[in-house]
Amino acid sequence: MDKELICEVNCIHEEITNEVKKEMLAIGEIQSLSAIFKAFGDPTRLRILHCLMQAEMCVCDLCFVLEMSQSAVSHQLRVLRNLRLVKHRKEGKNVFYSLDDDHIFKILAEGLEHVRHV
Amino acid sequence: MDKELICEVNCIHEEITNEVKKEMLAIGEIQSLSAIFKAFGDPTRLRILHCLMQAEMCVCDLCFVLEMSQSAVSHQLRVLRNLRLVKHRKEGKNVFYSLDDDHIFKILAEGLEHVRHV
DNA sequence: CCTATGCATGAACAATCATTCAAGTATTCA
DNA sequence: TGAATACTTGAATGATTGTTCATGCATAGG
Repeated sequence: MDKELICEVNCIHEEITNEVKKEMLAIGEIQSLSAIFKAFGDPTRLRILHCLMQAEMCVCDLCFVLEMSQSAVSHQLRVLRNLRLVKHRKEGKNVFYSLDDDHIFKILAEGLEHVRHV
Repeated sequence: MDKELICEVNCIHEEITNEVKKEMLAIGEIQSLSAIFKAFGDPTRLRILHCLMQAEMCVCDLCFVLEMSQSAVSHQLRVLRNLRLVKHRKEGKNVFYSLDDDHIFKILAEGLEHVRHV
């Protein structure tokens, strides 16, 4: 970012901006948080997560329910896995996926609430 | 999507898949929801929203706090506005932005919780 | 062993998106 | 009324990302 181009404003409300600046999130926090929300921001992944809100499921079942190729499902599962949004468990030939923790559930549920009555 | 390419699985757990299929979200719901999360999924927008969690602020103040050009801030604010994640109020030459409703606050807060202790 | 099944992954392409530059509108103040 | 301020917006570009195709790996069953 080029500091020269940054708004050299006269209108700053100092009391507010000072307070807000104190609470600024660390770069790491911002990046983790945006990575998570970005993962939620894809229709396919969202549908996968919504399935997993209801039950632990194997990849095959997900393909069937979502009517998608297993490659596509698997790729998205990897993204979710890397971000620790889902966990997996191997049982014979199958791999079973479920939501990683309760925060994930709550964020999704809160989002659905918002969408449903606005 | 090409139905021919879709996993013709033998391993379906019918009890589970039937239940999950019943609860499937409508296309509209999925799209609204993913649009919202996608908006959260950008570091710049997230920083803007986090500022607005703390106080109503004018565009200039946001530029100052975030050290960004006012064009960039304004563009992101438009995205947030269109999705009704923030609302605005005009006062003289300034436009003041704030979070649109409490769900937005909760989703952000829940996300932060998740990031902070995992 | 050998084959079939369930799943993961690399590469490539198309589409989406954030940022910047430049210009435009609207309000205030002198 | 004219200039300055606060903000918006369109167009262009460069980067990121989702999906597909093709292949690879591991386990189960015969």
